[in-house]
Amino acid sequence: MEQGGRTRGRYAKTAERRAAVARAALDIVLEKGHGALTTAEVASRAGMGETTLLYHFPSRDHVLVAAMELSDEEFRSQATAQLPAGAPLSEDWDLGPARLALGQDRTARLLLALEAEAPNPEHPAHEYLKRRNDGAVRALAELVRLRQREGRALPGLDPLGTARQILAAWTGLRAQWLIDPSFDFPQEVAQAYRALTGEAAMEAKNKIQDLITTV
Amino acid sequence: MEQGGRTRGRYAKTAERRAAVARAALDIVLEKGHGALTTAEVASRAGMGETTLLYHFPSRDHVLVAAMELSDEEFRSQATAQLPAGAPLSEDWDLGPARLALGQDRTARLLLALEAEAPNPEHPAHEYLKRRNDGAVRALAELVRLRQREGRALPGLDPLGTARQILAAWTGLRAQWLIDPSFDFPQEVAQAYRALTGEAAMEAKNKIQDLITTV
DNA sequence: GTCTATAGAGTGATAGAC
DNA sequence: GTCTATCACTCTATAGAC
Repeated sequence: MEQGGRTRGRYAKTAERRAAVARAALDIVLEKGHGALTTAEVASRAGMGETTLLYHFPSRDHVLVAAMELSDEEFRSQATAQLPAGAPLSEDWDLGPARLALGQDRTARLLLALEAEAPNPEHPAHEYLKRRNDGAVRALAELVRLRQREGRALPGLDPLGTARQILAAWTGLRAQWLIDPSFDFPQEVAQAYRALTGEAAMEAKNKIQDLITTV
Repeated sequence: MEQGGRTRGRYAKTAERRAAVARAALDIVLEKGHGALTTAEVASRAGMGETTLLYHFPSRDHVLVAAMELSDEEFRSQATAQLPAGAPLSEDWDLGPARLALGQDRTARLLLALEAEAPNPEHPAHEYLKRRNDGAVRALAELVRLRQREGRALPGLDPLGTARQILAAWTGLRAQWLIDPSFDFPQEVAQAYRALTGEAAMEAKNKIQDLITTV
């Protein structure tokens, strides 16, 4: 991170090493879950000694964050590949990622574990998740503003607050579902999204306006 | 647990020991956070050897769950003491606990950590949090039904689903707030609650009905 | 059934030599 | 950049006393 930019190529090995570690770590997480990840196995899979790994990543938690970052990148490329290129905020946006996320409970659990440690500012997950949440909230707020312009979301809503609430419902429902999958997760997320944006109220309002203009 | 009920009083010591451990564990959590809790320190504070502790609680995680359970009990007695006795689902219910919870970030973090491990059915937090979520959802669903009867929540809502969404928004917003306290947590929770129950829509609907009857 | 002592494996993390 | 100790902590025995 800090030394990535100087004399271009001299310290290229470090970048390679870090990438190899992230790759190996994510593989282990996907195979056995983050709880079963040991620094020893990551090191051996990435072709280095354990202490060498600890030189590049000061702790096991740093390795887990690197794995999560790699997972995010892969998820993004999958998701954008699946959606029409120019329309990241299309109709399918609401449900698409929710369905996609269903198959990935290993990474979902890793994310949950990082969220649990992120309140500690010393922890490597802190800055990472701050950025991550911030980005998600920003994107969702933009979506809310779009829906407001379309007349499908209540105009009085604070886009940022609503975005926070949508993200919260999403992650909270996922946490509940991981503990007890006794309900339809994507359907419940979609429901919460509709309620939080006031979509039903706007539909009613539009109907009333239609009625009035016909009178 | 299994042998707690037979011959009444002969094995009373076990209950005492377990209570002492829970007390010591919760104290440590409140003082230094759950990450700093070691079985050795819990044992010494509870006045027993480490292996004795491990006889009553098979693992560190079991101790943490016991601490969380004790915290829940204390929270409940505080909350019910603060609210009017006969009205657990009163007006203040919405905001009261949210404000109360603000000061307790140590236990909030412990809860978050347990939620992260609870997806694993082998983990002691699994059954505990299943019960806990179930109870919270049930209570919230009852509140939603009450508000529906009062005409303050949309009658078409599924009370159980709405309850899940409210709980999700609550825990999700708390997780966001713990990472980055850049917004008003209780206010955002109240906002989400109003939106998810459709309170604004019902207020509008009642106004319209008043208008119609006056015409 | 309850409690303690001891020993050791497995893991994460640190300091210091090469 | 790499590796060799070395340490702290959790957890699993085992063996036995009250």
